[in-house]
Amino acid sequence: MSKEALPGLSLCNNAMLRRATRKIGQYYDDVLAPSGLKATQQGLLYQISIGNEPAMGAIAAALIMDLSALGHTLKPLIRDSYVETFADPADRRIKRVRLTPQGQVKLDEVMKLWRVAQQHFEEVVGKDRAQSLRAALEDVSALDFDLPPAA
Amino acid sequence: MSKEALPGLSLCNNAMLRRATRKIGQYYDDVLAPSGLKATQQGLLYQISIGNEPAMGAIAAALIMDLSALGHTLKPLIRDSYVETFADPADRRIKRVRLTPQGQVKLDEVMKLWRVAQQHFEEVVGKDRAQSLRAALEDVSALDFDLPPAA
DNA sequence: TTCAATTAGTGGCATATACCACTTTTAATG
DNA sequence: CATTAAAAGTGGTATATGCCACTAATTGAA
Repeated sequence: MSKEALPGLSLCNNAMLRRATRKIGQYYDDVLAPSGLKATQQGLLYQISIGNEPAMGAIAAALIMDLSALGHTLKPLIRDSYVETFADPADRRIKRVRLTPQGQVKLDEVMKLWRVAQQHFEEVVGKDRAQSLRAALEDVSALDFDLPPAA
Repeated sequence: MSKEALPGLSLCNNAMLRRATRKIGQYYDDVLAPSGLKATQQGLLYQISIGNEPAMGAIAAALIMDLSALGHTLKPLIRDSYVETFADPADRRIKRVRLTPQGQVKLDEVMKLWRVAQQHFEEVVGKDRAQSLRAALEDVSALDFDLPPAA
């Protein structure tokens, strides 16, 4: 009873999202840990692998991530030779990204762990609940939040 | 058609969560920007304000956040004199946290903006959809993901 | 009471992520 | 064609977060 006298943060969409991301992120990170990659890096490598030598801007857009943030996040992966970049010959403003052979090997390795994490997650959460959660997240991610006038 | 030849990341619960968090986080941050606080800081100030001079560990647990991460996150708020800490007299291992008077004023200010952000969010997403999204996030955050055996 | 756990935080290090100012290229326009 | 505007990244700075090793304080057991 002493708890919940005040609304708490469970009403804030953003706070709940962050909290869940910390929780789930720790879980996926734990399972992927043997690979030496974080879940964010696994996701980034995968995103690169399914693109056709994607431009940085394209990756950032797909991940709804700031372009400069992507640049920073890419650095450890370049340093560890999992990823390399090159200027687009047709437009030298554009920098394209691809996996190195080692990066492909590492991705294969980490995806095995990802499948374990993913499957166990769906066992615990339930396949349907996980599915509808992802759908809801996809939906809100696609929405257009214009700045409210009163702000 | 060229798209979606491969599953993409829309199947990964963690990736979708992160992506949505970036998107929504940017929106809330934008609306709260006039206060000079990020949405994470607003959430933290609020969490402190509804507690009874909560211990750091209690805050970290409520936010499902690493204790040391909380310590780091608290630093700018202490530096700006919105928050202060003191040792629990009964157990000097425990450090308690409270808002300063300025912190209370700043919280009142940022909560006005938060209400604007929250309301507009619910207009765009729909009150019911937002509600069920938060409930789903609450649910997964409460689950216990033991490390899967194959990992 | 003494000494081995356990608990609560800290500090260092690394990644994640954003914003801003700036540079380089390209595109657009008169 | 010269100038201006727009597009794509980079680097710096700051917050967000996590892990690990370490310290201090308390608890528990011999």
